Amino acid sequence: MRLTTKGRFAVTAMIDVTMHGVRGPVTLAAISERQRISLSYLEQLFGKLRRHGMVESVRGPGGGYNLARDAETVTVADVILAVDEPIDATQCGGLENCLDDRRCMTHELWAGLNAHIFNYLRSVTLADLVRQQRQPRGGEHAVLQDHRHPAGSAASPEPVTAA
Amino acid sequence: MRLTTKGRFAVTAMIDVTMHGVRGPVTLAAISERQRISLSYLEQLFGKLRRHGMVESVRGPGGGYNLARDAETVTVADVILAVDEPIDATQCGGLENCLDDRRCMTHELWAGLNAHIFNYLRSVTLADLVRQQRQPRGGEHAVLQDHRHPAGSAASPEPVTAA
DNA sequence: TTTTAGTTGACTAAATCGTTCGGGTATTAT
DNA sequence: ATAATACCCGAACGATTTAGTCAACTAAAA
Repeated sequence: MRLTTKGRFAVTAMIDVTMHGVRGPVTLAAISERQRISLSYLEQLFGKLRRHGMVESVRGPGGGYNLARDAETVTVADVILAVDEPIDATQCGGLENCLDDRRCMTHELWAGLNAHIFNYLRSVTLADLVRQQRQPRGGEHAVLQDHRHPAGSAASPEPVTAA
Repeated sequence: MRLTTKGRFAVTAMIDVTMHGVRGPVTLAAISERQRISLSYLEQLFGKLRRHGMVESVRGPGGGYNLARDAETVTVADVILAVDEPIDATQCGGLENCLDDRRCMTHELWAGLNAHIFNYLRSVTLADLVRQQRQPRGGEHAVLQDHRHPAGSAASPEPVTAA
């Protein structure tokens, strides 16, 4: 699981499609203007999203993109994996005998972290994000309350936003 | 919060220091050989780790690197932020008037996701990972049992490992 | 049939990743 | 002192990724 700006662009665009797609398809030009993402970059992203079954295209005037599945069933992990096909970070290619005769540390290590992050991203749907988006935003970060987790052991005062 | 292989290398190296640093400093050459990471790349990474107060260096023969803090207090987030200084993905530079007059979607959106991932990575310490590493590895992924979370809503059959 | 809008592919500049090289400087051992 | 060790620094490199551009094409609607 890799987390880059590319996947964020894709999720943002998919949210736009979800929010503005209630009446008919959404054009990439409209997404480009609303979200300030280059039209040609959106073309690349939506090519992958379409090939991965995330969206359907309608050609011709009045055309654009629709969600191929219900927003409740499309997860953030789906979108990210569609545009940001993951490379494994174990540098042993998934083999077991990567370092000497025992398996390398990286193997088990990142498998656990990846699994956690992946499971979280898989638990958040586009519908969740749209709901969150429509809220007139309450206090600080009351977003996605059902996915609470244990607080960090070290209470570091670093800012969380834009990290 | 960006997640690339660079941060993974750094965490792997820090685990190596933690595990092998019980008696004296650990040389980069040893880490390089054990973890199969280029020595010069390690030098770059440890330069940043040192400047961020993660490790202390001892020069000369018998020198190397020691943890600057106790392994119980060094989190994965600390290490990743040290080497992989994050760029904000909001393309508005943290400003509020990024899109038209209302704040752009990306802003609030990724703040929430970032916060969750960041909080998780901040809840895992080097000591946790070393403990996990020393275990003779039980079943599938019984790693880090205290940090359980709700299962994903969509039970997709995709493999989680090496994602 | 002309216009709209998606589809595809090639192509680019910039950044990042991981690496290599070549020099330094501080510390220890001889 | 001198040599060996090991950190320190910076430049450069190829490969990949990022983000964007452009041009030609196809399907559908007006």
